[in-house]
Amino acid sequence: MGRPKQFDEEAAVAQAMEVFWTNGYAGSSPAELAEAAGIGKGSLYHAFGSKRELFGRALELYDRAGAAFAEEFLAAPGSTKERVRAYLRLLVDVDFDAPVRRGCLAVNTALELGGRDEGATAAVRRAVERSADLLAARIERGKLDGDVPAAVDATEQARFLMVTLAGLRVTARIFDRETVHAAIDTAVAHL
Amino acid sequence: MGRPKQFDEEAAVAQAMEVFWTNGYAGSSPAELAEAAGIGKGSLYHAFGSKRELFGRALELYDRAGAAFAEEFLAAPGSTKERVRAYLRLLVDVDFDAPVRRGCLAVNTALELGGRDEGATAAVRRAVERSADLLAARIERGKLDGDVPAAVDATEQARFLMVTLAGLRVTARIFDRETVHAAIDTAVAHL
DNA sequence: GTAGTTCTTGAACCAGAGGTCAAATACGTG
DNA sequence: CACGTATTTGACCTCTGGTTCAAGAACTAC
Repeated sequence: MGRPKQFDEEAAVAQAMEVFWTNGYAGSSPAELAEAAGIGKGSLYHAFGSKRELFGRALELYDRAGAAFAEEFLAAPGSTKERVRAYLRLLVDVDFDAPVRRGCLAVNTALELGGRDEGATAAVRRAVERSADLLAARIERGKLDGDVPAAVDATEQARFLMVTLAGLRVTARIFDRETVHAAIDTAVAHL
Repeated sequence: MGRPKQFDEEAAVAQAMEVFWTNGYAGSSPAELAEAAGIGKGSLYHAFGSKRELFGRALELYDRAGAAFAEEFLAAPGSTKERVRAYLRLLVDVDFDAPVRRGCLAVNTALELGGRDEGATAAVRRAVERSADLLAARIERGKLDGDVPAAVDATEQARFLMVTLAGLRVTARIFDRETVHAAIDTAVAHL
């Protein structure tokens, strides 16, 4: 039945994610997206319907991949404070080491589409909540490990860390690595 | 000499600032900018040269106005913690009360142009540093007032507050007022 | 009034955006 | 092999963006 798909849809979404991440939603043209995926514009529209829907898929992928990574990274050996500090540093360092500073797709999207596009807003909110939950779980574990004072409100701290993380991503776009690292140290000192 | 200007240049910049603030740099068309300023497109180009130059003027105005406001607000009576908390709350509340959530022009610009446009990046950096200096000065005063422990590093805390503020601006785009207020309380608790 | 200068304006320009479509292509089935 | 179906493609369409420009309008100096 019918001609078989000549490309992997998930791979195309992954490529699209890179483009959106680098250039933003409005800044990514169908032509670029199609070229990055190695297919024609027509195929892209046939497979995904619209640029907006493709973006939705890209956001979803970003969320899943990010959460999987965070879960694994936070579980590695070390104290809570050490792990959280390493996590924050890694995220900004990846950006500093990259050829082009693109920040975080979720943060970028929050600013570009937050409040204007209901679906995108909700998707970003879900992604942030998911990461906050992972951090909260890690802090709770820290309490069991005797790492973190029992009086600490894990959820509150986790949410605040997500706010801080967003701020770090923004700051990393305009300041240098040392400045951002210093801010991270201040942030985790409070834990 | 020649026909007199029929509009106030500074007022036009102020209107442009509003448009850029609401729609972003790329999202603001010359047509919109001209209409907001109440002049023709040609006049706009005659007076400002290009969209980019007009944006530079708008950023400059935003910086000046923001710094003037912060200076006055932080100097009002109250403890350091109270004033800083009120400052952060005011900034996000203005956004929540506005018909459309537009965040902070400096943060928006950091994300949209940071790393891509050298001039814009530097302008935002200057604006952030200026605000950080005002906060640091307020914290130093707090030390004199006996408000803030003498051991606190005012510069470090001020920089961290700016990171937090950026994060709050991002968060305010996707979460509700209560969530953001809670984050502010967590932030100032550390002071 | 004429000249010279500066400002204003809408029309016009080109490039690129987002999206559609008819034709061509590759499969399974009878 | 003919046929129905699903996919691919680049040409094509319309709309808007950022910018330029020629013409006119308002002023000063002579």
